[in-house]
Amino acid sequence: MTIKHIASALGVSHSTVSRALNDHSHISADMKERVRRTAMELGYVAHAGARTLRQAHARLIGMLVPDVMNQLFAVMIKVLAARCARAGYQLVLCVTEDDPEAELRHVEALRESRATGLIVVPTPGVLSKTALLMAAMPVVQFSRSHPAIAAPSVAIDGARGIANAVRHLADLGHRRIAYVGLSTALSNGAARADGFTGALAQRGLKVEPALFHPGGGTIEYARSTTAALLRGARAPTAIVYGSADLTEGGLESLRREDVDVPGHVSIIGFGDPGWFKLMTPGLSTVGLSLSESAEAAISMLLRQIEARETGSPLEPQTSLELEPFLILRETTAPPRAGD
Amino acid sequence: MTIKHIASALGVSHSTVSRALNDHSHISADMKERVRRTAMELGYVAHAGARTLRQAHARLIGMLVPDVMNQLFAVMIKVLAARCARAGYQLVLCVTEDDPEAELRHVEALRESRATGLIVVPTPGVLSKTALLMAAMPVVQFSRSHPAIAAPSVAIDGARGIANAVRHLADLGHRRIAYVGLSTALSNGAARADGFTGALAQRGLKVEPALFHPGGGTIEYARSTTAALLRGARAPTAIVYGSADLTEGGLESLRREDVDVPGHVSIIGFGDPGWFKLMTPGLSTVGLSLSESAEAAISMLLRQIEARETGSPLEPQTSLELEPFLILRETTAPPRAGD
DNA sequence: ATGAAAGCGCTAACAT
DNA sequence: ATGTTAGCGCTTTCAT
Repeated sequence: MTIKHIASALGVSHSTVSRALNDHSHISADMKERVRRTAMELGYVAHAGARTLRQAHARLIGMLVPDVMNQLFAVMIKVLAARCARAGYQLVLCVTEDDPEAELRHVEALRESRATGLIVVPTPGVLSKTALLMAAMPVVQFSRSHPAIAAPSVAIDGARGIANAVRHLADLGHRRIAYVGLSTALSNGAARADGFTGALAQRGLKVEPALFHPGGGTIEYARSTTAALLRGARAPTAIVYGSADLTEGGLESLRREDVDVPGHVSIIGFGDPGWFKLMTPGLSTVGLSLSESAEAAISMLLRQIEARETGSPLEPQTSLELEPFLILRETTAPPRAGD
Repeated sequence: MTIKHIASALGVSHSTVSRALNDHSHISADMKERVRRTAMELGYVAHAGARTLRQAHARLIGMLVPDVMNQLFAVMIKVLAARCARAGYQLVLCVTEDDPEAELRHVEALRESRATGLIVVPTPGVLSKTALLMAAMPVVQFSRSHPAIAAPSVAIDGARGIANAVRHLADLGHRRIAYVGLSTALSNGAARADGFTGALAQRGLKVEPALFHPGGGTIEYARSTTAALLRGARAPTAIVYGSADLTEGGLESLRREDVDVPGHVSIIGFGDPGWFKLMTPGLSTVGLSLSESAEAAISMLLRQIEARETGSPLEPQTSLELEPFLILRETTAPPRAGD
C-alpha cells in the first residue's frame, strides 16, 4: 500500500496524493477529503523511511541515560516523552549503564536513523568518536557534562546543594561531618565533592580523609561505606549523601544497625523521592527541581533544532545550573553530648 | 557521504561497497578492509531510512506504557532496553498516560516507522483502529490485557497476590478488611478486586461496600480514601492496597494521621520498591517478580519476531501469569482488642 | 569476486 | 489545481 495505489484508485497522480496527505495549500479541499478517505479505506500507512530519504532528518529525538530507575532520569524521560509527543517526535531511549562503548553504539545508531537531536547524560569516559558523531547534531547535556562534548548542559548545582547541607550541620555544632558521594570521575560527582570540602573550609573545618567518600554511585557502596563509618574509631556525628541512590543505601545501613537518628548521627540526603518524607524520622534532604531542569534541557534542545531548521543564527546557548534547596525535616539535630 | 562516494574513492561499484559493509561472503577480506577504512576516514554514516526502504522492517521495537515512574514499568523499560541493545534494536518509548488517543497516535507512528515489534500496556479504552494497526505486527501485552488486542500477554497474577494477603489477615482474626485498589476498568485492577472479594468469601466474610474501593490508581486517591476509611464509623482493622502507588498514598495518609500500625490497623502493600523495607515498621507487602515478567514478555516478543522472519509456523503463544509471594514484615498483627 | 541496473516509497522542482 | 519527472541511499537480482 503506497501513495501510488491510492493515486491509481483515484485516477490522479501520486504527487497529488502526497500533497493532499501533507495538507498542501494548492490541493482542493474536496481532493484532500477523497484522498484521505481512500487512504483510510485501503489501510495506507505512510513509510517514514522513504520520507526521511528525501528530508534531512527523521522525526526522532534520542535520549541517553545511564539508568532509567534513577528518579532524576525517570523524570527527564517522562517530561521529554510528553514534549516529544506534542512536537511530533518519537523518543528513542538508550540506556548506557555508564559504558562508553555502549554509548558509542547508541549514538551511531541514532546518527544512522538521522535522529533530529539528542539529550545525553554523558558517561565519564566519552569516546572521541562519540563526541565527533554528536558534533553533527543538536545536543544538550543533562545532569552531567563532559568537556569533549561541545554542547550546552543543564544540571543541578550540586556544589551549592551539598554546601548548604554541610553549613547547616556545621552551624548546628557538628565538627565531624562525613560525605558519601558520587565518584569524582563524574562532573556532577566532582562538583558535589567540591561543595562539601568548600563548605567545610568555610566553617574552618578540614576534611578528614576517613570521613570523605566520593567513591561510587550504588546503593551497595553507600550501605557498606555507612556501616564502616559508624563502626570507625572516630565516627562522624553527621553524614551527608551525594545522590538519592546513595541516600537509600545509607538508610538501609542505618536501619540495619538500628542507629538512633538524629540522636546518634544526623543525616542529610540528596534528592527527594516521595518516600523520603515517609521515613521515621522524616528525612532532611537536598531538594531538586527535577521537572524544571528537564523542561529547561528540552527547551534548549528544541531551540537548537528550530534554529538549525530556519537557518537562523542561534545565540550561543549558555549552560544552566538549577539551585537546590534544603528541606529540613527530622534527621538533623545538634551533635550528641561529648562530641 | 554515501556508499557511492566510498565506491568512487575506491574505484569500485557501490554495490561492492554495500556488500563489503554488510560482510557479504563473496567479498574478499582485503576489499572489506579497504572499504571499512575509507568509510571510516570519510566519516560515512549509513542511512537507516534508505535501508528500511528495501527491507520489510526497521530495527525498532516500540514500548507503550502509561507511565515511566511506576516501578513495574521502569523495570520493564530497563530490561527491554538491555535486550534491544543486545539484539541490535532501538527502543522507541511511548508514554500513553492511559489516553487511548495518544496510544493510537503512538501506534500509528510506530507503524509508519515500520517498527519490528511492540510491547504494550494497553489503555483501558483501546480504539479499534489501534487494535487494527497492532494486528499488523508482533505484539505482546504486558501487565494488563485488552480483549480487542489479539496478542499474548504477560502479567502478574494479582488476584492470587491479593487473595494471599486477605487470607493472611483473615487468619490473623481480621473481619473488617478494606481494599484500596486499581479501577476495575483495567484488566489487572479487575483481577485484583476479584482476588479480594474471592478470598473474603472463602473465609466466610462478605464485602462491606464501605470498605471496598477499587476506584483509582493515583497516590492522591489512596491518600484520601485511606483518610476517609480511618475516620469512618466502622473503620477497618486492616487495609490491603492494590498497587505500589496506592500503597505509597496510603502510607502518606497513615503517617499524616499518626496512626499506630499494626496496633490500630494492619497494612499490606502491593509491589516492593526498595524503600518499603525501610519504613517503620517494615511494610508487609505482595512481592512481584518484576524482572522475570519483563524478561518473559520480551522473550515472547522476540520469538514472534523470529518466527515471522524465518516464516516458521510459531506455536500459538500462551499468555503467562507470574505468581506473587507474600512478604511479611511488621505491619500485620491480630486486630485490636474489642474488634 | 565484482559490476550494472532496477527499484523500494516518497517529496519537490518544474511543468502545465 | 494537478501531472511529470527526477532523484534521495540503499539492497538485490542478474550478469560477467
